[in-house]
Amino acid sequence: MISFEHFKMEDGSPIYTQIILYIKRGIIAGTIRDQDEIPSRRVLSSLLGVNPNTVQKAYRMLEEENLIESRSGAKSFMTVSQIQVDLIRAQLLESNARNLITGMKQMGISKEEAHKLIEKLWD
Amino acid sequence: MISFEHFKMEDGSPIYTQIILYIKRGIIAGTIRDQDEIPSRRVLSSLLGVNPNTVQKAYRMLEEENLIESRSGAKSFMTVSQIQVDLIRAQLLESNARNLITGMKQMGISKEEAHKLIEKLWD
Amino acid sequence: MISFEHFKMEDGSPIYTQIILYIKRGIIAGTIRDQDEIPSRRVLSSLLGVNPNTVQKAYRMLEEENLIESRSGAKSFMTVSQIQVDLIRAQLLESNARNLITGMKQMGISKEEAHKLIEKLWD
Amino acid sequence: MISFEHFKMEDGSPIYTQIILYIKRGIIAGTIRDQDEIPSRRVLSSLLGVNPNTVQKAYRMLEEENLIESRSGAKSFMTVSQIQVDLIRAQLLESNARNLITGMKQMGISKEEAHKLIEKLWD
DNA sequence: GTGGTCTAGACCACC
DNA sequence: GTGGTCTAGACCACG
Repeated sequence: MISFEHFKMEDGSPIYTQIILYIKRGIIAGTIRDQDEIPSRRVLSSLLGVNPNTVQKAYRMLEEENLIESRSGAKSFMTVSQIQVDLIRAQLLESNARNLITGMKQMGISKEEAHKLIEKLWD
Repeated sequence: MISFEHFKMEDGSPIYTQIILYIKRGIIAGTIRDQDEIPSRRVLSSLLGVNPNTVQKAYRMLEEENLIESRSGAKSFMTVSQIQVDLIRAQLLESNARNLITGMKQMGISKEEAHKLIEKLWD
Repeated sequence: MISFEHFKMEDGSPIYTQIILYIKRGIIAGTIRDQDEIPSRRVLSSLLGVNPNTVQKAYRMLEEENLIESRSGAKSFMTVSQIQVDLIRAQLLESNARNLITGMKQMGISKEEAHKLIEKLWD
Repeated sequence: MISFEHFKMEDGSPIYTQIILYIKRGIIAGTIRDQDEIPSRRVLSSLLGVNPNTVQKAYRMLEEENLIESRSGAKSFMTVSQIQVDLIRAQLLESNARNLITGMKQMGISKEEAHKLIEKLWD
């Protein structure tokens, strides 16, 4: 059963995308693996204090990406191939870094300053 | 008159926030300065191809932050004190870097890998 | 659900300010309380015969004063602390009385005459 | 020549209405009388620091109420009959008092409290 | 159904 | 021409 203990809701971005992102990042980190069971919509929605529809939407979109599979009964599982991991990893890493880079550039911050800033704020 | 030549619309976030962010980043970069004239909502809206109200919303929110001064019938100007610049700079830099850091951490990426990635993608 | 049955539109001042003022006065009067549900913009706009956007503007400004809490898709509620009540009460009472006083003074009306006039017109 | 030394611009209501109101209150107070000369648009606009058009608009509306008369040359004069004074007095006094009363009532303030408040704030 | 955003365009007060 | 307000109504994300 995959865990949501490190999940923290932010506002600004929709909750369902936050759920999707949390799961994808877990996949990349290796904390969420192929065949892991995922909590039911009801369980997760009460755990996160959000509407069941919100969870359902996140799950549906992950299903459409073939990252979740519903099997007999109510249980659902992750279905993650190595190819998918690599793809998601590449996508997320790049988009994450690009966000920083374009922002820093628009603010006139040099690469060196950016490195320093990360060094300072990283834990 | 402040320039919007480098403004690029993305989707995902509201247009008015993109305008606000563009201006704030310009302030930090030093390309937008105190007492600079800002384009009228008509001018900017036609320039960006958006509705005048969208521009107005961005301007009004900047006015609420005391970054813009506008009077009915007259041109509008930036009113940016050094204190504001410093504050905005700190806020934007930190949030920008934090986004990267928390994302990378959740993905199990080490600080060193993050630095490498930025090095690779910068430029 | 807070009621707008006593709301009367005047002209001269923007509708959205009239809505704001009506709600603030209701807070002071105690007829609008913390956690009261507020009508949706659709409901109120059709009730008052104004555009939904006009209602939304009033609501948004009240939200910026932390008097309303709203989340997308959910109902909105008043969030009124006693401190806020006291503050608004002081502000509105004083401005209301000052308007009369400065007007009367400019017209050369004495305090006693003003009292008499109010006595005559009250009810 | 009628004096504008006690004129104070507020924001919230249009400037031209403030000018009109100032003159009407002066009429009631007796400080502005029939046949008094009024400053030219140019003079008053520079005195108040507003646009000549704004002054012109105020004057035009007062002319439409037959309170101002343009005579030979550029000079204009007040033309105020006792009937007009009485009418304006009644209108302004009542509207001024009614504003306070309806406001106070909506805030759940009793007549006695209103009297006390005026007593406290009057000079 | 609810709020958030956006378009398209109008009128007004003011400069 | 400029900002402030408003109408009329649309689409979307969300619950």
